[in-house]
Amino acid sequence: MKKISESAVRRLSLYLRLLQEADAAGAETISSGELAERGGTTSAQVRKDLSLFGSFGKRGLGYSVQELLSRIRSILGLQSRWRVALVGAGKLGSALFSYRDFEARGFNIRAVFDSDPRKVGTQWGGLGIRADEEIDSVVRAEEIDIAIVAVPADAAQQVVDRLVKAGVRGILNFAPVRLKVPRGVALKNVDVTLELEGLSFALNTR
Amino acid sequence: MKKISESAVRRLSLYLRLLQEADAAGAETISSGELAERGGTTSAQVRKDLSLFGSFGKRGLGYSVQELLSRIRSILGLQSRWRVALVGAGKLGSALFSYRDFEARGFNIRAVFDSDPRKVGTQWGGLGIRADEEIDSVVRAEEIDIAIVAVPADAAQQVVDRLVKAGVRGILNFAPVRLKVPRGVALKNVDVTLELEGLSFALNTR
DNA sequence: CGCCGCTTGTGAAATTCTTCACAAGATAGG
DNA sequence: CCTATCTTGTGAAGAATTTCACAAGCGGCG
Ligand SMILES: NC(=O)c1ccc[n+]([C@@H]2O[C@H](COP(=O)([O-])OP(=O)(O)OC[C@H]3O[C@@H](n4cnc5c(N)ncnc54)[C@H](O)[C@@H]3O)[C@@H](O)[C@H]2O)c1
Ligand SMILES: NC(=O)c1ccc[n+]([C@@H]2O[C@H](COP(=O)([O-])OP(=O)(O)OC[C@H]3O[C@@H](n4cnc5c(N)ncnc54)[C@H](O)[C@@H]3O)[C@@H](O)[C@H]2O)c1
Repeated sequence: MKKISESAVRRLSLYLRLLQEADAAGAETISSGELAERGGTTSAQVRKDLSLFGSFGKRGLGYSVQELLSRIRSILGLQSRWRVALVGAGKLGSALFSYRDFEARGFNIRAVFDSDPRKVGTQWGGLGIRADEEIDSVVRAEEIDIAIVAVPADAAQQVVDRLVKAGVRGILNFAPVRLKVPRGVALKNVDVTLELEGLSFALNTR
Repeated sequence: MKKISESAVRRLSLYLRLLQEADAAGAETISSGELAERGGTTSAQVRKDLSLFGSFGKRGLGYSVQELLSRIRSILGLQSRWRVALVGAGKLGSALFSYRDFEARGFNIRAVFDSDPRKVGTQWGGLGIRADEEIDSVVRAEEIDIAIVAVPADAAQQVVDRLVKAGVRGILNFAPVRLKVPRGVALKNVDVTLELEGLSFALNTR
């Protein structure tokens, strides 16, 4: 299969959201031009992105919102739910835990870990916070696929090593460090400071 | 001046962090190869990125950590502090507000806004939460440059319109919507769901 | 049925980004 | 002073991504 660029995947994810909005607004059908307009891109880009995976549209008509929704869900692997663990029950972790969109999008948080003995054992929305040492057993037992890492930077690599050893295959990292993971494990970073610095650069050079 | 790609700016930001780490570890000098290794890129890429802005290295030796630190800070516009406002004092907003790294990196949060009357007036670390309606006056009075938007998706555009009208020139948006801003205003989005879906795609296709 | 207006899917062109590869500067050691 | 060893800075090549542009399919209407 052709290699799919990261930016194409991001755009698919964006189209998915736009389609959900269009669906909620009652649209039956949508054109590449409309998607482009709402997504801040071009119609050619939209068609190219979709054409990487097949021909989903009808010439003259556009795309069926329902069909495209289900196609993109299937492309992104969102037909079934993913089993997710959250590591780090701090300020950011608690915001993420209570963020309902994850569940709505198919990401099911099934375990929370923290190393602070004062936090271990407390209940978070029906889920007990587990100790760090339990990562291996719980991740295996719950068959966790994806872990969200929200621990301090200097603990992140160690946490990730444990997660990987326990079989986690995808990691979303919020700590400002460049983590090492073996090939075969997918890693994404969210680095808010880096985004702010991007703004700083933009403001600085105009 | 040559156009600088967004990815180049992201890498500069990364190099900055790596340099700070190298500096803390006592390094006087660092080569493009070392930076590349730690940053997960190639030495040619590092040199190319830097060469967009000048020649900072010494052949045979590498780069002076101190000098490169200050060069990159200056390139990114981080010599002086930025005046930042946070809009949305919810779960995510409170995590962001208490995140000390921002201050350390030169982003100074000087105002917090929320529309919830129960929150307005309460103190957050010495800063009173202001009502939404005060955005215009406070942003002007405090000469805010950058706003962090952490309100629900359906309120985000309206909030941004107010911010822009009040003179904010950079926006970091956490709400899952594609915002419209006039040209001249820089906008960055942090979309956690989109990152998770990227992981889903990666896990799905291997 | 035939024409018209609209929109897709896609090669090809254009542009942007990354990697290569090497001349040349810098240092150290003899 | 000369040689060996590093490492930069950068054109040029190569790869990837985006944009262009148009043939062809589809539906509606007279
Ligand atoms: N707070 C923010 O808005 C924000 C924004 C961007 C990035 N981050 C990053 O996210 C991470 C968490 O930030 P935070 O503000 O929630 O910090 P925090 O201190 O509030 O929470 C960190 C939590 O991790 C736990 N922890 C520490 N070591 C651990 C380990 N080995 N295993 C499991 N848990 C461990 C701590 O007990 C604590 O509960 C940090 O890396 C931070 O840089 C935070
Ligand atoms: N919680 C998370 O982890 C998380 C993760 C990713 C994205 N987000 C996004 O960040 C945003 C905030 O999320 P949250 O979890 O903090 O929600 P929240 O409901 O806890 O907080 C939202 C806050 O915004 C305030 N608000 C609403 N309308 C406003 C307005 N017009 N002006 C000023 N303030 C207003 C509310 O009073 C509330 O305090 C949402 O768009 C959400 O989708 C949140």
